[in-house]
Formats: sequence, C-alpha cells, structure tokens
Amino acid sequence: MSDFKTEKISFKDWRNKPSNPLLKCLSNDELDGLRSCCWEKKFHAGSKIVEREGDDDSVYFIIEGCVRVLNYSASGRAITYTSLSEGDIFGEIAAIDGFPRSAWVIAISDCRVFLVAANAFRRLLESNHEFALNVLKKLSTNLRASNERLTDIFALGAEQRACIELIRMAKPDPQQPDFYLVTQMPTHASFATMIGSSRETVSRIMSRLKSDSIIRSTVHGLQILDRGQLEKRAFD
Amino acid sequence: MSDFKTEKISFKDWRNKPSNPLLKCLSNDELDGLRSCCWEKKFHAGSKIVEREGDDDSVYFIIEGCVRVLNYSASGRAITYTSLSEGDIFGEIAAIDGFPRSAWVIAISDCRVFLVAANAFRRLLESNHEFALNVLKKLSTNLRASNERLTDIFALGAEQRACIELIRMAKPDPQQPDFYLVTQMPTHASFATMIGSSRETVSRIMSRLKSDSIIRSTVHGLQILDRGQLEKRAFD
DNA sequence: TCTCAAATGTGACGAAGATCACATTGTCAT
DNA sequence: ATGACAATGTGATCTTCGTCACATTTGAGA
Repeated sequence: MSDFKTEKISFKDWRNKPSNPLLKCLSNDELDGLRSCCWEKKFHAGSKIVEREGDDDSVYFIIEGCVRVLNYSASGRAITYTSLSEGDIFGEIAAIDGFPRSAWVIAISDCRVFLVAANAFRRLLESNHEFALNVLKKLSTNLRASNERLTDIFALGAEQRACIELIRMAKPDPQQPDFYLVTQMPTHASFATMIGSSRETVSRIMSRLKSDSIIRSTVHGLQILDRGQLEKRAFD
Repeated sequence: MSDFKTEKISFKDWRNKPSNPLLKCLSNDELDGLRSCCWEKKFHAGSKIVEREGDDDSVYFIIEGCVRVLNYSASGRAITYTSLSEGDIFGEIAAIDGFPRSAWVIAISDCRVFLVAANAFRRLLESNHEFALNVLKKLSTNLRASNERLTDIFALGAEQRACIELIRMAKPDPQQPDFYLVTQMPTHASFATMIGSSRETVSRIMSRLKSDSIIRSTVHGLQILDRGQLEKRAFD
C-alpha cells in the first residue's frame, strides 16, 4: 500500500477548498473554535472508520480519499448506501440525534479526515444559521436519494439498476469528448452491493453490455460507447 | 363520506398539543408571525395533497387525519414511503432545498392541515435554533428509517418484512393487556405497497399467519395472538 | 518471469415471488 | 333483501435472480 501524501493543510485552506461547500459559511472565529475540538486522522484502504452501533459520535470531514457507507444483513450480505470522497462529510446523523451509528464506514482508498466532536458540531449548528441550512440541505439530498433508490429496487430489474448506476458514475471523457468514462470502476462484487444484486449477476450484465458494444474496458476505466443505448436499457 | 368534525383550533392550542413536539419551541411572537403566512386546508379521504414534481413548496402540518407518502414506478406500482398522522409534518424537503416534490401525498382519511409557506418555514429555521435542530432530528430519523428499509428489502423475504411491519404497527390492546392490536389495518393492496410486495403475496402471508394462530381479525382491528412467534418469523 | 490470490466468466439449478385468472366474501347504499 | 363494487383467497404459471460449482483471467509482488 502506498504511503500517504500528507500535504499539510491549514484550517483556512480547508474551509476555502472549492470541494467543500458546507464550510464556506464559517467565520474565522468559528474556524478557530473548531481547532480545539478537531483532530486529523488517517485510515488505510480497507480499514474500518465507523462501526454500526458504535457510540463514538464525531462528525467526519473527508480531506482526502474515498470511503463507502454500508451495512451488513444478518446473512452477511453487504448493502452500500453511498460512496463519499473529498469534501463530503459523514457521521452527522449520530451527532445530531445522539443515537448509535446506523451504518459502517470503510476506507476505500487511503484517507485523511478531520474529526469534529459532536457537541462542537451542534454548537456550530446553533450559532450559524447558514451552516445549519447547509446541513439541512445535505440531509434532504440524502433522503431524496435514499427514497429514489427504494423506488428503483421495487420497480426495476437488476440490469436497469446497473445501467442507472453506470450513468450516475460516468463523467465525460476528457480525451474523447463523445464518450463517457467511469474512472474508478469498483469490482463486480462491490458494484453488486451498490445496486443490490449478486456478483454473478453483475458479471453477466457487464458481459452483455460489452458484447452489445455499449461499454468497453480501457486502461482509464470503463468507457461508455453508446450512452443512448445505456439510457434505453436503464429507463426502458 | 362523513363530514369533517372541524373543532376550531387556536394557534397556541396547536403549538401546545402533546402530539406536536416540533412546535413546542416556538415563541408567541413566532407563532403570531406564522399566522399571516399559514392557511388551513381540508382534504377528503383519497384526495391528492401533494403531487410529485409539483412546484408548490409549502410545508404541511397535520392537524387531524392520516396521509400516505408514496411514489409510483413507471410500471404503475405504488411504493409507500411512510404513513403520517396528527402532529406529523410533510413537504419540508422541498421547502428546504427548493427542488420539486419527490413524492405524492394522499389523504387516507379526511384531513385538516396547516400549510406554511416555504420562506416562512425557512425564516423560522434561521431564527430559532431549537426549531432547526428539531427539523434536523426529524430528517435524521427519516433517513435512518429509509436506510433501514433498504437493508430489509435486500436481506429479508416478503413474510419477514410483513411481520416486521405488523410489529411496527401494533399497539398494546387496551382491553386485553396480553395482546397487541393493529387498529386501522390497511387493505392487503395498501399493505403490499408498504412492504414492497404484491397484493396476492400479502394475502397468502396473512392466511398463513391466521391458520398458525399468530394473528386474528376482530372488529377492533388485527389482533396479535402470539407476539413471540411473530417476532420469530420477523427476525428468524 | 513466476506465483498466487483476487477478480471474473459461465453453466446448472432452485426458490421466491410476480402475474394472471377466477372464485368467494364483505360491505354499503338503496 | 339485493345489487354492485371492493376486498380477499387461491391455484397455475413464468421470470428473475440468488446460489453453487468450477474454469479462466488478471494483476501485483517476489
């Protein structure tokens, strides 16, 4: 595993990062206040950051790296709720309502995070309306996504869900402007936990999409050759 | 359809209702401020209150009655997110993030609601920390529930989900303290949309539970004869 | 380059449950 | 009571996918 590239970051730089919309509204004073109840922590790829039912209640700000929020069913199957990266936060729910963690968080890549103590986070919510509104918006977004997903699972088949997820993950290819690209395509097994399916089913779906020339594997990631067709399969 | 029993309610009575935890923290002034941007509306059982993609953005406070928040898939199948009644609110997400409605809301029984304009609601969020925190807690609760449900669907079979839902809906029977009771048991078709299954499957599950003497239909609703067995079936 | 573990491909099989098609039973207004 | 319509019960299929089993490929170290 490669070592961390730990470029030191100042609190002000942190706040002003464009990838960090939540913190923009903090004043210098508020930022200083955070300093005393905020630690930096590092996690290696694959390590556990938050444990379900755990009673640690800090809020995590991702400075660098990528994590996955998920749960395990009694039978051991994993269900991924969401993947997060630089600028995202997690753990805010337990900090807000004080109940134990509702999910696991696992580092996908090496990570650097800032931990903010729950009561410091709540103090911020109370003192800064704009910050509170930002958090409210974030929760709203998450809730919309979660409900949307619920509908998809009831209504759609595995292939449709896979196509939708691919479309979600794809960004325009910087090299070839006509194509879309999924950099960082996860393994079939991980992808399966994201769409609520099995490894084998994902494998079969991908094979089909490849043989139909809708997608293709390249060194840069998964290339989408025919977005129209992909959308057609996604939305029928 | 029976007419409404429209006992007039004052704003202060409204705030002080025990079923209304969200509003407790409002001052008299804030309450007065609401008066000018708040209407009462009535809806008959079965009528549509909120329409998905609609751009009305008020927040609804249920004074009386019972509603269902749901969505329809492209194929026309309904998926119920939650049922709400007196003291609950809905529509807060669109008011917070300004995007179109993400779900439909249908009146199950005759309803009386207070509508609060989105910007009045947002003003309240900004001026009253406690209120904002209450709303944050509510969203957190909803998010936990939604994710929990997602896990259940992947991990559990239809019968288990049905049993879990029954347990959730059951309250101790005031008459016979040993038993639990589901007053207001919905139709099998509705229940199916709540657990993500089909009407026929629900019918078969209920038949099985009845023939195994775990539940029984009475005039007061669905009686749970053997909660232990029901839990066993729910959680294996 | 070799090696080994992880990731992927693929056939066969079975179980769960959706769907279709009716029969039956409630329930409510006249 | 008597329709009429909604709700429920139940059998017979048919599809989708999960699961098992094993082959094949890939990729990262040594």
